[in-house]
Amino acid sequence: MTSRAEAADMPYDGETTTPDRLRRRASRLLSGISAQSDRLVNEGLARVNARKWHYAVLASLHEHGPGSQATLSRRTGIYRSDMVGVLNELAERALVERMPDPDDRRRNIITITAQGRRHLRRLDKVLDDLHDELLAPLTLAERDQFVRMLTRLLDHHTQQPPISST
Amino acid sequence: MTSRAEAADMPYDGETTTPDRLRRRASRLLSGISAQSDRLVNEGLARVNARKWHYAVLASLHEHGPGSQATLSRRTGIYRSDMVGVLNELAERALVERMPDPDDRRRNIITITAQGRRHLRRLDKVLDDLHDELLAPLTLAERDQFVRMLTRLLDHHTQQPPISST
DNA sequence: CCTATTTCAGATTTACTGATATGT
DNA sequence: CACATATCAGTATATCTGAAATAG
Repeated sequence: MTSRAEAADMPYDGETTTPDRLRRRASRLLSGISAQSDRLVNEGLARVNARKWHYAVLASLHEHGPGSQATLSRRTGIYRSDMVGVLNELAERALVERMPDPDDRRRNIITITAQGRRHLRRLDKVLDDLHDELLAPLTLAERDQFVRMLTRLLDHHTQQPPISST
Repeated sequence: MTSRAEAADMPYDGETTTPDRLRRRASRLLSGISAQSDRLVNEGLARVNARKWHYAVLASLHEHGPGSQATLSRRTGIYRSDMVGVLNELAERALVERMPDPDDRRRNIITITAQGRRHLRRLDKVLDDLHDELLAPLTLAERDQFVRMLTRLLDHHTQQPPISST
């Protein structure tokens, strides 16, 4: 059936077309795996009453220190407009503290609390496990390679391409 | 500032924590790149008046032959309920034909038309270019490796994990 | 005057659910 | 009666836009 080459059904015959191109398209693979990864992470974090943005904010505060909401927004990729809600949730749980910046009274300075640090440590463990699950089919060396490739790709696409003269 | 090691701010000190863990988390990298990839593909296809589901359906019809809407749904990953709309768009443009299955009158049989095949050929070229752009930072060998890893990951996560006895 | 920050209120998109009518 | 199919209507969520209030 599949091996029959009817002119009407196989217009690509003679061309060097990869079979299974649907399944091999990097864009499709990426969105599939990204979806799986999201599910995995969301469910895993939900089990400990957290969400991925919580982790992003706490990790950013831990690694780069306190900052305004706008700063955190840039560091984590959370929309400036959605930052409010995330910080409300974190502040409710006493994981961060929000206080006005005396130097610039438009700003709030967000700091991580001791409890926030404890929580972050826990989330890091949870995420380590989830990533083990996500990357299970790859050897440790491959995971490393994989992450490096992803990093190169993302770096390449996040520095804005120059605007053409037209 | 960042180099100061205050007990309060650096509770991870002494532990072997990778710095920059936010940027290295595969889940974050994946969702970032997947987003870029989606943007790229969506915009690229929009320029030729197509959408990614169009491509998925046409490619599936070309590679695996005609099928019912439910079959196509399974082959492409499009939700059964969303299939209708996609096929309406494709049928409007005369890229596919929808006819009742005489053997099972619940079904429609969808076939690709000559024009659909021409369109598919065009979309394939467009997508090849877009993927060149997407994977630009990687060598050809690396792209191959990358796609293979993605495939293994997706395969691993799409065969449903066995249900635990609890 | 123009720009930046926080916040709110809502548009848009996409995946997904549920129900119905029809047929096997 | 249990199940599959095509279709429609609607939920749920996440990304993203726009604008107001306040301040630099």
